[in-house]
Amino acid sequence: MPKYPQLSERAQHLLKVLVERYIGEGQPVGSRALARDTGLNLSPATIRNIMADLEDIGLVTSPHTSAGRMPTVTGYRFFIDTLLTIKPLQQDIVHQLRQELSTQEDPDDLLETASRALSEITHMAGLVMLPRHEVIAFRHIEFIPLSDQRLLVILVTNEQKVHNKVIHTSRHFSSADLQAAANFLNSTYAGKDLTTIRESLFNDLQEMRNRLSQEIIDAAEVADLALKDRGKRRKPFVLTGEINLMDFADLADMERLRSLFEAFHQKEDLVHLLDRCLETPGVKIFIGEESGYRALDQCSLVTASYTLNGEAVGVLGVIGPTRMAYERVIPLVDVTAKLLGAALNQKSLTPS
Amino acid sequence: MPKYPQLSERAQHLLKVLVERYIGEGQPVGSRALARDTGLNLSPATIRNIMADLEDIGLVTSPHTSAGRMPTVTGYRFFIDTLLTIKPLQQDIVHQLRQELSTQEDPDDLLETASRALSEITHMAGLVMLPRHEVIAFRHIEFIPLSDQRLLVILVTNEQKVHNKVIHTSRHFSSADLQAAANFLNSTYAGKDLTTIRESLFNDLQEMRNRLSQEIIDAAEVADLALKDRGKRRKPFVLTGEINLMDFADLADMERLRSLFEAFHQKEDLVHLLDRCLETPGVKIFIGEESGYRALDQCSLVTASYTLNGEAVGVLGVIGPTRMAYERVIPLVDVTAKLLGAALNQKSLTPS
DNA sequence: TTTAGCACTCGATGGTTTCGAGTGCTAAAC
DNA sequence: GTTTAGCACTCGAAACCATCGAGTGCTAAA
Repeated sequence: MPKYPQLSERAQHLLKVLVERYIGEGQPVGSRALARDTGLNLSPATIRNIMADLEDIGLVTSPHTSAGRMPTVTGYRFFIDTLLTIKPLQQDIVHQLRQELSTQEDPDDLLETASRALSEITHMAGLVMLPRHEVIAFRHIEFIPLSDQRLLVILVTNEQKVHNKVIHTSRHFSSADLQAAANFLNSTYAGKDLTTIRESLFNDLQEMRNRLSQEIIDAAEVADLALKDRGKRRKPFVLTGEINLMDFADLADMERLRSLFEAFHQKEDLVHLLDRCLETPGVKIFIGEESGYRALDQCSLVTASYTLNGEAVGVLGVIGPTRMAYERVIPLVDVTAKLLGAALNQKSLTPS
Repeated sequence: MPKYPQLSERAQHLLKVLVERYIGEGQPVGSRALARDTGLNLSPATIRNIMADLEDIGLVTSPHTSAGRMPTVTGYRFFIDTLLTIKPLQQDIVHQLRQELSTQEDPDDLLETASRALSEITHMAGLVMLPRHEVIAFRHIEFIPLSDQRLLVILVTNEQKVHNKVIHTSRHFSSADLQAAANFLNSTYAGKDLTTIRESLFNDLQEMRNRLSQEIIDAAEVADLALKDRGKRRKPFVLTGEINLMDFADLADMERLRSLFEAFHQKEDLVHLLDRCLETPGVKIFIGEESGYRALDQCSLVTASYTLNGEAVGVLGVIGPTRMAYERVIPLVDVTAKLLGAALNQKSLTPS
């Protein structure tokens, strides 16, 4: 939490009103308007003095001499950190959210639904990072023979996901072989971590080679093939409602918008950014350049992490113009994260 | 094939040059420029006369009195149907395409790769409709017990896809039960059509009820649950490179672009349009309003269908501004469709 | 410390002018 | 009877200009 310059009550209040009004209207707000809006009975001239101070400190700027003032990034920051009065989320929205999230069967659909809800409610872009499991535990493997030498491998892990892969084997395996191999793997390795399994498979192979039956060695080989490149990147997050961002005058130029969309597609940067939010619990906000990524310069990102079995495994959030209704977005993101966590926990595959 | 008005050789040639130039420059082309560009030794005045004729027929328009001419939709149509000289696709591009498509393991990746290739080569949007199988044949089913009452069903069909689904059962099934059920289903129904299976499951249930063992009835019930809502819509197509469309001055206004992107997201309309292309073999082109969908008014769509085992199962194509380099896009789409078909056929799961 | 007053700034708006590319038409040339 | 030169005309784009008004900073008075 950065230290803020000492500001008089009055100055703070004025800043608050200014930011609120700027967020509402989208245009620099002048001293006259401010004098009217704020309850204090002050003349425009006085306000101008205070504004000049705020500008010196760096909390507001004016686009040119004869325009009103608008918040700078630090202005927004101060506003959000210390002035913002958060509107509680409307109950019917909470209900609807809970409804939508709890009725999703498929966990992938669940994330999609969450993202879509975020974007639809805010009319901005919704973002849900897929759950990240550092330890992926093996649960069950199944081999289904396709044509000769081709094998469908089905791998169930402790994530809520099932992975299929077609692999090519060096020789033909009979159904019985495969069954035996699967049985061996399932009984030996259930619950173990995927990567350690691969390692031990390798080691075991050496010493097993002469002590054990051919089937088991085969199983090991096939499993090794199957587990290989499991690390292949999955889609890292679900992003919905990008198009909504086209409506905001703040982002209305093609250049900017294109590079924003490009950033969305490229993903890496966003993933980095989101990863940083995993550790911190609660809502985290990046305003404009704070994100450190050029493409997001005009945007703010409001995130919260969600938990699975008590551990923060993913992040979700909303991307929109810097000038957004934080007092509504923040509680929404917060609640959505909690509801998503709850829904996930309910769906989580508890050991049989 | 519509009938076109009789046009002199010269007029046709002029139209051709005009369209080519307009596609290249993007600005209405005037008589002077045309007089220079076309080989014929004609004065601007003469050209103007011819242009007036072409305008009467409806092949060109001018945005205002003192601007050059640009092709109308019918102008483009005529150009494409009878004047276009197609540039053969560069060999290295063919090679690269074949390379990329033939090295994809996963069939989903394959489609994605095709779409991406289309969009990257053309700098427009690439589009690949997923293969449509009217008859989905059952190949293999597998049940994996999760927690009590929860069951992972793995269904392999003759598509190149594997479907997983978690289902909740009314009572607990033992592993043996499940194994028996799977065996029964696999041996009884292999190769049959999914929907007919569901029907016969229902019918069989009635008469089996007292004649057969409990397991089989259970199997039928579980299978019924599993097959239920298999009709759930999958993602109908892969679309890549939409962002490229932001670069075209022709589409540069937000309103228009937004509704275009919205159409992409909504999907139904596009699917309809693409479906219409399934029957016709070869390359099919929709220019501007020809598509019948408002959002595509300023765009052209170049499509070709691809085949699997000799049957047209899907459509791919490119979406871009009406003013696109048809002579390059057409062969690209054509070849890509063929290569994708070839790659798919190679990957196709032949019966074991 | 606050405020009234005033000169000043600067974007936005709208009108006017100019420029040039291009047209249509007519009358002459081929 | 085509083709072309010539010419008047149109219309958008760009440049320029004046006006307006919202808003500022500063100074001096309350």
